[in-house]
Amino acid sequence: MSSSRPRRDFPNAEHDHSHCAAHALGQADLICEARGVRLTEIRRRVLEVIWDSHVPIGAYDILAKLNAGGGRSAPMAVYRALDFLIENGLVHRIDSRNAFFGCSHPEEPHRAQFLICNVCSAVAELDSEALHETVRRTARTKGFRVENVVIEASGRCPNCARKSAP
Amino acid sequence: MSSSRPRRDFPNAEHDHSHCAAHALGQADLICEARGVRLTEIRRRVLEVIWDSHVPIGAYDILAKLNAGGGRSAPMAVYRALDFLIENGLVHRIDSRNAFFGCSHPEEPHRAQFLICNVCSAVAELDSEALHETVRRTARTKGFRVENVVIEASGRCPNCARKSAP
DNA sequence: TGCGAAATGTGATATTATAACATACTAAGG
DNA sequence: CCTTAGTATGTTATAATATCACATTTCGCA
Repeated sequence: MSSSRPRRDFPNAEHDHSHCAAHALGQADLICEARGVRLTEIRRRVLEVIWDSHVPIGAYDILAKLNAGGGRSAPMAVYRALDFLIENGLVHRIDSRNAFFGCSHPEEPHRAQFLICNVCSAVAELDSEALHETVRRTARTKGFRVENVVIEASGRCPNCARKSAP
Repeated sequence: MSSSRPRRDFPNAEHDHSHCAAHALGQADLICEARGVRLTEIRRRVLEVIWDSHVPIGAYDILAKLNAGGGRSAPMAVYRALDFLIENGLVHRIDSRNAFFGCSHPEEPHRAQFLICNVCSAVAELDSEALHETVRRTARTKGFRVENVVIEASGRCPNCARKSAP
């Protein structure tokens, strides 16, 4: 009832992002291998595009990036890849933005909450079981049986908060 | 740091819904009057349609109901009315469903969280400042300054939970 | 009454997502 | 190897959600 277990903070501007992306792709390979599911070409490319940054990206922006090199994929291809990636915990959907971004610790299933910067759009993922449990418990007092919880906070990330009114 | 202040629970099937709706409309009149804003014809009709039930309704479904009697309104009219109603706290938007529903206690501004039944779609509004504060505080530990919080839990409402696996 | 702001009308279009059906690929058993 | 059943992808169309831009009307008030 107390463990707030953050796994990834807001990255600073100078971090080596290619490392994040490479690591995520490597993890995805391992996870899919372990689970006996296939990280096919298009699924992998969608995941790569998503990991181009720490900013959530819309399905049609993913599509545009896929097709930037002359590709001819259709929206369905992207949505199907996203379905797969989400189902396997490799990607999260941000409901309040209709956008997608890469899960930073997909190796185990988890309840995630999101912090979304209104200035730079960066997202950090919390993983507070306590928070989740608090919602569940509060709901329970109304006789409501929780199956899924969406928690998305928007505001200023540390980097952007520093630059504006402190 | 402890007050969970629920204002409306899940209504049971037999409740006199015309009362809910009438009360909400009356409240809306009073609130707009007090604030010096205008609850115009179309805004009022949109609010009425929303209060036809305790189930969140999509913008185009609102439009269809408005036009059911031979009306000729366009989507913009509905979205503009919704903007007004949301801005004035009379209606909430459920991000995870792209749908709207009537606020049950609009007389004062508040942070709301939602419980959404996956079976019957009924929504109950929590108003737990504690929950909101927990999110804010947790975010703060990451240096994140919260401006807005979305909390939407889906699951089984008491009525539907009773009918299925107990 | 007439002015300026607010509200609404109108038509086009942007954005997000899914349906339906055809084709191609893959893995596993015979 | 070959078939085959299931999985994945291609393709076209369309549904569902939301906004832009500009014209017109209405309202409160000087």
